[in-house]
Amino acid sequence: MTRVLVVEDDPQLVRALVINMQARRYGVDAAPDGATALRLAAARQPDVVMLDLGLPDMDGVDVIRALRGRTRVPILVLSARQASEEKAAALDAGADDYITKPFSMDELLARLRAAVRRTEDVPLVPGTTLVETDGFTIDLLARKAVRAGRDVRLTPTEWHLLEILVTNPGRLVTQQHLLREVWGVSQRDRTNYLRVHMAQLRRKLEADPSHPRYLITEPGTGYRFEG
Amino acid sequence: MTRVLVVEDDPQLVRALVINMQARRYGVDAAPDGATALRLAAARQPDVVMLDLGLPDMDGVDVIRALRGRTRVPILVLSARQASEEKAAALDAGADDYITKPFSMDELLARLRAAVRRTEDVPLVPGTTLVETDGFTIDLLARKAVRAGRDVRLTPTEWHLLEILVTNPGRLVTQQHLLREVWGVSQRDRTNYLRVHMAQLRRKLEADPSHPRYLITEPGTGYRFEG
DNA sequence: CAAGGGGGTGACGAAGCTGTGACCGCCGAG
DNA sequence: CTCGGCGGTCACAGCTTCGTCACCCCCTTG
Repeated sequence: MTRVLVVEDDPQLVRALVINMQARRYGVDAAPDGATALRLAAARQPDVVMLDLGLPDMDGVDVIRALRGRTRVPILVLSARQASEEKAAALDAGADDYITKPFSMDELLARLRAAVRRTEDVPLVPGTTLVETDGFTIDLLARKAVRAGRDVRLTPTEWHLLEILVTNPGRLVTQQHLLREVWGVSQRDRTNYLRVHMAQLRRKLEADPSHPRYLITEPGTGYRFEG
Repeated sequence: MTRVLVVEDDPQLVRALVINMQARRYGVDAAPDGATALRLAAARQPDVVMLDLGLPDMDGVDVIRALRGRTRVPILVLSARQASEEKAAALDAGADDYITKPFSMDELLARLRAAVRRTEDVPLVPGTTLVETDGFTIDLLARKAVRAGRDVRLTPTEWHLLEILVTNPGRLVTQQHLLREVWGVSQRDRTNYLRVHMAQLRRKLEADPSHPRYLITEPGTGYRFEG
């Protein structure tokens, strides 16, 4: 069943959406504000987020950024604002679609189907929970890193970075991708974040941090984990 | 460079789109009707298709279906029709977005960026990810080159060049095409870029760089990868 | 309130990448 | 044969990017 998270503060509209989507066999959660939305997004792992930009507690674009910092779930924005700058800001923050109110339920559902269809095409990589190298061991499930028999403490940012690299063994991961996944930014001019935190990771995991064996730099493009 | 195929029969609108997109460094092809669009989509392998539903020769939804039969390239529909049934039909046929005329250029470009961004994360071509020769192996997905068991380090420019040649095995790729793709220039007087970087590629990949076996020069016209 | 950790910022030397021009060899035309 | 066009090779300078460090702010904790 496809799970949808509806983020909307107008209870009447929520009701209409929930009824229509449940009738089409979607599983629906609803959040009336940004804080609840972020919590529910983490807890329920929805397949799509439907987000009203006019929330009582947070700016809608900030909600998009916060979501994009953690997940790639499709985000459909609902908004009464028609200005093209608003649309561009939301889309560039990471939204997948922007629908202006009032909208027809048919159109909304069609756009929802289109968003879901896109993610279905992408087969998820079957997850191995344990990643071992000669130098260290990463347990993705337990969220634990061990090096030379000792537990290594990793900060949330470090872990997030490492997780992405390690789940794509041997593959080059672009700077852009890492920035979007970990920091939710799409700007190319923040690669210093990457440099600093990659250095930190190497210091904690590599035997010789200045000559890394597992966390490899690909100049100008990104990083790569070699298993 | 991101390649966009514009399918639109109104020459004035085509002109406006082409100017705006070229200014933002997109590579643009244009087709005035459905038949041309399908031909160009096959020939040029665009990264995005921008499709007007009101074409002189075919129904727009049929064009979407025909495209979807061959490729998963993002399709942005432009249309003067506002009816939600039209939108639902186009989206369900496989379109990724539906924009009603008149639209603002800002919004269009933002939706274009959103569509392109989605595909960047998901490297397509799941089938032909590995290119092998007697001398070396190229893994397009992992972005990795191996020769004689050793990883070969390629710079972004070298990789870009190689990728284009390797994805057109046996085919001649013109100097103009390579220059446009890698450097975004259309001048023919910059072939020295090609010479230098092709030499570099041969040095890294060929057993005997001065007598290349895989990266072949076609004097006066371009280069060719022989598999 | 102080201490400490996490994370962003800016500076700086080092390393890597890329365009440029000089030079050479090849080859066909005159 | 000479010449000119084309392509390959090389060294180098300028720029960009990288790793590292010191420093700051902010938040949490006690």
